[in-house]
Amino acid sequence: MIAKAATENTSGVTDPRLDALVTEIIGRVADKWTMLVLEELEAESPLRFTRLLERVDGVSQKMLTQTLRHMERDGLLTRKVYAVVPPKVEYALTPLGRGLGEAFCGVWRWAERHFEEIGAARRAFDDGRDR
Amino acid sequence: MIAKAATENTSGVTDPRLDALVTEIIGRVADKWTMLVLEELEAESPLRFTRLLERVDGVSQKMLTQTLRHMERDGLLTRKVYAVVPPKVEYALTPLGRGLGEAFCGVWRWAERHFEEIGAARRAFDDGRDR
DNA sequence: TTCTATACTTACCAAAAAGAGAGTGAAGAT
DNA sequence: ATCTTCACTCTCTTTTTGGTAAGTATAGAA
Repeated sequence: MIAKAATENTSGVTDPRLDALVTEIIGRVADKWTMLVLEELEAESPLRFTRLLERVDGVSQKMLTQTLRHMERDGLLTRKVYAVVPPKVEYALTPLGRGLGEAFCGVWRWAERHFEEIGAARRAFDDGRDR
Repeated sequence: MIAKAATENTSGVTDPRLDALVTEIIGRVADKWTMLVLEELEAESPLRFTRLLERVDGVSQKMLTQTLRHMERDGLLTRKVYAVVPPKVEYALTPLGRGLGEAFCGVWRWAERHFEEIGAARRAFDDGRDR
């Protein structure tokens, strides 16, 4: 097994707690809005709340706030509040966040390289279903 | 921007349709059960339905069936039905599925390398919230 | 004849996630 | 005096998700 290999200790047994933790982190981090916010902040950083709202296509205020809070909590980005009126808040990636962006790059590129293949597979599957 | 770079054409503009498609594929593929099934099939392939049910911790029959169907439709795995009684069905990764597993490997390793950092960030964040 | 094994499908229900929309607060412009 | 801006927060409703449990089909064992 490729993915799991790195969690194995010398006896070849994976630690279920580490496994669960990593799975939890991946589950958290591999979500739609997190990925899209990550992408926008990789392109330009820092960005203000409203800028992100405009750029992350389809995100609601609520989901953006929630996503940003989670990412802040996980140390993926920093939130800088300026004590001005109207309020101004800037979000910027941390090195940790940038690292995640790079790791995701592999999946992104896989999807780019294979989306035609996936499309074909889907058409073939749906075709077979009908008949 | 790192991740998005590969979708840019010569004018430096990303195609929104390709973007949306890739985002959709990633959203589909980056789900908890898909990742865990991928992992089990990377470790051993082919596997029967009941084997997977036992190995993928916490998955229900319904979710496993659903996940396997989605993955089959996307061309990530093959489903081989034997005309015997009681039924026998074997699932195996396709090269496409194996490629995805490898791509995810980067994220998996990122999570492994940084889970302590994330834990520390969370504790710091939660600490600040209380006071 | 009844039981078991296998790989599902279907129906129902509860819980969780997400969307919509209104409300907030205070400085500065009109 | 009213309006606008920004970054939310809060409530209400709808949608989606996922779990549970029952049903199905059939060959061979007991």
